[in-house]
Amino acid sequence: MFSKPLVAASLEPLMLSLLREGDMYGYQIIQRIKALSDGQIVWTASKLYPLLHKLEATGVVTAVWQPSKNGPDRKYYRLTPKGRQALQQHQREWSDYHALLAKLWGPDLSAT
Amino acid sequence: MFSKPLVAASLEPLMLSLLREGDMYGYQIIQRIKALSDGQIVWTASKLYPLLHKLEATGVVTAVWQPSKNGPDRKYYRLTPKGRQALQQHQREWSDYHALLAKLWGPDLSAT
DNA sequence: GCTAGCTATATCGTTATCTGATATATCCAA
DNA sequence: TTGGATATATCAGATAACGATATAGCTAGC
Repeated sequence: MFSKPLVAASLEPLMLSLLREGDMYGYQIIQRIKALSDGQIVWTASKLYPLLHKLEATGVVTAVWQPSKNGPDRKYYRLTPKGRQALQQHQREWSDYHALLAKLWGPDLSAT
Repeated sequence: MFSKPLVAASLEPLMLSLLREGDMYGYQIIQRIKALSDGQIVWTASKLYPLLHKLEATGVVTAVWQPSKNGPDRKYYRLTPKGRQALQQHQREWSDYHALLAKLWGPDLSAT
């Protein structure tokens, strides 16, 4: 289990990287991140949807409703070009932060 | 400049790693992290002291007042054994998170 | 045709967190 | 004696986080 601040810091970048795999709807995203992290990362709806709405409002993703045969309609989210840029910026930021920690913590950090 | 959530997530681990260098007082810590990060990380007093107090309350650091010849007294903080453990745990958590991102983002992440 | 459970999105209201502004005080130089 | 650097500390308004709750479609079993 990751600490609360780390989970908060990782929410948006992880979300964007998931959407790079292709269009996804909220419920699916929750299952996907759980599977990818072997159950280590568990997102809840109240954490997910506000972020998706914000990303949509800022033009980082677009959303389209699609009917489903086995349940309620689904809202599919798609990364926009701006979203890809945002992801790259998150990745750059992450790299920079990692470099800083490596500087402070020594080379053993890279040995992951 | 790091994003707000990332700054929040990094505050405690960075603080502990700074204190591993030796005893430090608050004002000094602010200068030190700024210098180490080449001005990228700028902590404020209102961010710093609440955390230091919390770390002291949980036994992660101890504090002693020391007189100063060129200004007000200084409160020096020292990492306890429990603090070193906490730092190691942060480092482990960081490694795990880094591994997860590497899995999602590809090998280019390690090339920092 | 009822109900239980899964699927699916969404928001509310309380709690927690964050941080700019402010307070207090010492020292030194102009 | 005024201003700036040093030094710690807290408050109060703003922001963010999230468990609980609402709504609703679909399917299976009875």
